[in-house]
Amino acid sequence: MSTYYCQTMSEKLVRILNAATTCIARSGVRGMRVNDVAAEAGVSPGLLYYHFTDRAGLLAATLEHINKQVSKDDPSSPNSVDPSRHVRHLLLDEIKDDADVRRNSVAWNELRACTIFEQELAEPLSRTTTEWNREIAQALAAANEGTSEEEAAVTAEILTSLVEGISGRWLNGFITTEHARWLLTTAIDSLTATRPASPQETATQGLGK
Amino acid sequence: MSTYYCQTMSEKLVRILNAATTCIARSGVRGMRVNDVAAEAGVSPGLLYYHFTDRAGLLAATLEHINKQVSKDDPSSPNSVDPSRHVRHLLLDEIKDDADVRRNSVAWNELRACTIFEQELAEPLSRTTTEWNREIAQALAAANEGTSEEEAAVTAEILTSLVEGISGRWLNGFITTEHARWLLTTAIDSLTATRPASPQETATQGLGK
DNA sequence: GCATCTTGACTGAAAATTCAGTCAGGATTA
DNA sequence: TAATCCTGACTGAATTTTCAGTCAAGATGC
Repeated sequence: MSTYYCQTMSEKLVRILNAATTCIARSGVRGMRVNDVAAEAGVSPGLLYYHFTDRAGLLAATLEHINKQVSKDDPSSPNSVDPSRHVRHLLLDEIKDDADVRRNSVAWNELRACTIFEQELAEPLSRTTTEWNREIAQALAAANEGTSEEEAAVTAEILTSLVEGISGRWLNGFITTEHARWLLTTAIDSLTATRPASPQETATQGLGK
Repeated sequence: MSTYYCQTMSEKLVRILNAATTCIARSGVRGMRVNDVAAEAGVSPGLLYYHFTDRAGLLAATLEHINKQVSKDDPSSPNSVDPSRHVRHLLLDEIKDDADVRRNSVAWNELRACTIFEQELAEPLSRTTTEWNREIAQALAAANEGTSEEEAAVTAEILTSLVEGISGRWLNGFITTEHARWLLTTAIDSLTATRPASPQETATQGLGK
C-alpha cells in the first residue's frame, strides 16, 4: 500500500482526522465523503469504521478535533503583552492569510451552518463559543479597568459575533483579508471607546484611541 | 403563447422554487431531496428536470430566488419615519419570531455557507450584500448628518456583518430572539454614538474586492 | 498465537435521473 | 364547424448512480 507506513495507531488516527478536516474545508460537512477521507488519509475506508463506528462518529470526532485546533491558539501569554493589543490579536488571529487558519475557519463555518439542521452538533459548538466569549471578555476587562464585567461580556459577545459575520464574507471571497482585518479593527476601536452607559464623559482610560 | 399557458407555467415554477426554499430551510442545501421538492410543490419529479435540467440547476435557480426574496424587503418608506429608528428597523427586521423571516434567514444562511464551496453562486450573493450595505449606509447618513458618507459606509458594513454573525447564533438556538435583538441594538447604539472625530479616522479602502 | 489493526471488494438502501407516454388546447385544413 | 395534426407541459415507473456501511481475510506486533 502506501510507501510511507504509519506504525502507531494514534498517528493514523490523526491522519484521518486531518484528512477529514481537509475534506470538510474542501467541500463542506455535507460534501464530505467517507471514501474521500480514507483516500486523503491514505487508508482504507474500513479503517474509518473500525475506529469511528460510522460517519456520524467520524464527524463528531473531527469536529472535536477542529474545535481543539481552534481553541488551542493564543500562544502569547496575556500578562506579558499590552492588554489592549491582546484583545486585537485574539480576534484578528481568526482572519489571516494562512492556510491552516483559513482551513480551520472554513471548517468552523461549516460546523456552525450545519448545526442549524443537526442539533446534536450544538453542544460542543456552544461550549467553544462560550469559552471564546469568556476569553475575550477577560481580555477586554484587563484592557480597560473602567469597564464592568457585564459590559465586557456584552462587548465580547458582539465582537465574536462580528468576527463570525466578517469571516463569512472573507471566506467566500467577498472581501479581502486586509479589508476584513481593517473592518474588525475599526469595530474594536469603536466598541471599546467610551461606552454609552456613561454619557460622554470619561476620557482618561488606558484604552482610549 | 397564450396567457393561460404562461400563467400556468410561471405559477408552477414559482411553486417549485418556493417548495425548494422550504425544503432548504427545513434540511439544508445538501438535505434537499428533489423528490421532496416535487412533493412539496405538488408536481412530479420529472417536471423539475424538464424545467431545471438537473439538481444543480434547480439549486441555482432556487438560490437566486432566495436572493430576490431577501432583497425585496423594506416596506416602510424611509421618509415617513424617524431616520434613526429606520436604521434600527432595517436591521432588527432580520431577526424576529416570524416563520417567514426565519425561513428566509435559514435559507440565506445556507446560501452564504454554500457559496464558499460553489463559487458560481458568489456573484448574486455579493450583489445583494452590497445593495444591503448601501441601503443601511444611506439610512445611517440620514440619521446622523454629522457623519460622512465614508464613515456611514464602514459602519453599515460592520453592522450588516454583525447581523449575519448574530443571525448564525440565533438560528442554531444558541441565543434567543430577544437576546439577539438586544445585542444588535446595543451594538447599533455604540457604533453610531457621536464621538469626537479622531485625526486618523479616514480610510483608503474601497468596498468589496 | 492471540489481539489488534488494516484492507478493499462488496452490499443495499436511498437518491438522482431518464424516458416513454398522456393530455389539454391551439393551429390547420377542408 | 368539425376533423386532424401538433406542440409542449407534465407524469411516474423504471433505471442508474452514489455512498455509507459490512465482512472475510491478511498484516502487524507483543
